[in-house]
Amino acid sequence: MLGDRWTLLIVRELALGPRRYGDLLDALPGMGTSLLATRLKHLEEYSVLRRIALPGPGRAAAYELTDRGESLMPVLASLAEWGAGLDEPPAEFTTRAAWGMVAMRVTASGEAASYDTLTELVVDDEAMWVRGDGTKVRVQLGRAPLDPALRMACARPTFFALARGQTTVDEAVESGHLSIDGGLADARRFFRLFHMPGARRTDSL
Amino acid sequence: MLGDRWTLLIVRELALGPRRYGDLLDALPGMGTSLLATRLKHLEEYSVLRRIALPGPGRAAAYELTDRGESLMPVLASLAEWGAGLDEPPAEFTTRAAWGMVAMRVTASGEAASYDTLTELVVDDEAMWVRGDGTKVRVQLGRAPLDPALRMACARPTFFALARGQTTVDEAVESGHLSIDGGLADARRFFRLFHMPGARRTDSL
DNA sequence: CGGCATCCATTTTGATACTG
DNA sequence: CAGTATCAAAATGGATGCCG
Repeated sequence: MLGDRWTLLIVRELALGPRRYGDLLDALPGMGTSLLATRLKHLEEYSVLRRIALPGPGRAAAYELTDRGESLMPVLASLAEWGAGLDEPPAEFTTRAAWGMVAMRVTASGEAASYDTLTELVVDDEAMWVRGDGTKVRVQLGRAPLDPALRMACARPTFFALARGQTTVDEAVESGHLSIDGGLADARRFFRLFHMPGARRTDSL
Repeated sequence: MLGDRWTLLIVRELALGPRRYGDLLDALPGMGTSLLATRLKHLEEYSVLRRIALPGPGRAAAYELTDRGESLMPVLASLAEWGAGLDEPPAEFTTRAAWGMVAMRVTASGEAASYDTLTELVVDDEAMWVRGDGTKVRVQLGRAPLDPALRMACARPTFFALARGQTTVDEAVESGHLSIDGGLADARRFFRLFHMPGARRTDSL
């Protein structure tokens, strides 16, 4: 059910909220459009995801994880944990900030649910926003729906250094790598609650 | 590194100890022999497995998980857990007892390491043996190397019913589905310490 | 023989054109 | 923009060959 090529990658993309067909195509470079249609159909048959009508004008179609699909988060978590433990950086592989965010989300402790500051994070050209509702965390791709209480922007290496705990928020701000619009304390808290698993590398920034 | 077809299936096979090339081919029906060689080479490059010379006469070659490969057990565990949670039995998929044993191993609690009874389990034509050494459990395919203190034999449905906790050892023995050579208490302990994750189905035996 | 490399007929896939 | 149709290129399964 999950072993076919692309399948878990689609699940990973949907881990940060619903996505439209075209978005998925963009997020999965190299994947053919007809193959995406096939995989989506299979995953829908298996009740891993469902088609939904996006709210707002146009009622655009999108795909969203079902509960069964959400229950795959531990799978993504264990894979993220394994990948984070590799000593050698996978140079030949690309790394997107959103993937790091997925890793942060799926391995975040329950305590992260208490992070109720609407936070927007822009890494290069990738925007994400995060907010806990007390019960669970919501992490989503795109700009924050409302005016965020905390807004951070940085480049990808800085994001990963922060996510892996190799740099502190204070250091990153001082060096000018991280710009913060909002409370510094919230920013510190964000990277304390959400962090990538098993980071071990000591690459320089 | 892991997403290519067959890759995680190879890891699963090696989860129950070293296997030789031909054994892997038999365990992976449908996989071409040249493709197996390719995958093994890649996994060796990535230090997920290594070639070893099997002890004994002939010093036959075999493949064994490295520490990095062993650290993939949580990935197998999360996948097993997910699969076990499916309501609908995957009728179109085959299920081997060894795969159930992998699920039992990877999700067993640390307490299972204290299971120091050399136990042989024969399910249809698949033999496996288990023993904890106090620190960790060893689960391996094949006949037990020494005379086991506990020997159990049953058919696949019985094994899965026991593994999922839908049947008790006592019931299975009484109904003649499970034969035990050794201590009944050990058998009960075995299925208490090792059990499949999140079993929910209530199929009849 | 077991452990692979080679070769080839199919199947799967990626890229692109196309349609509602 | 969402998805289908099409086609060439790549991956694969199976048979076969090689080699210690």
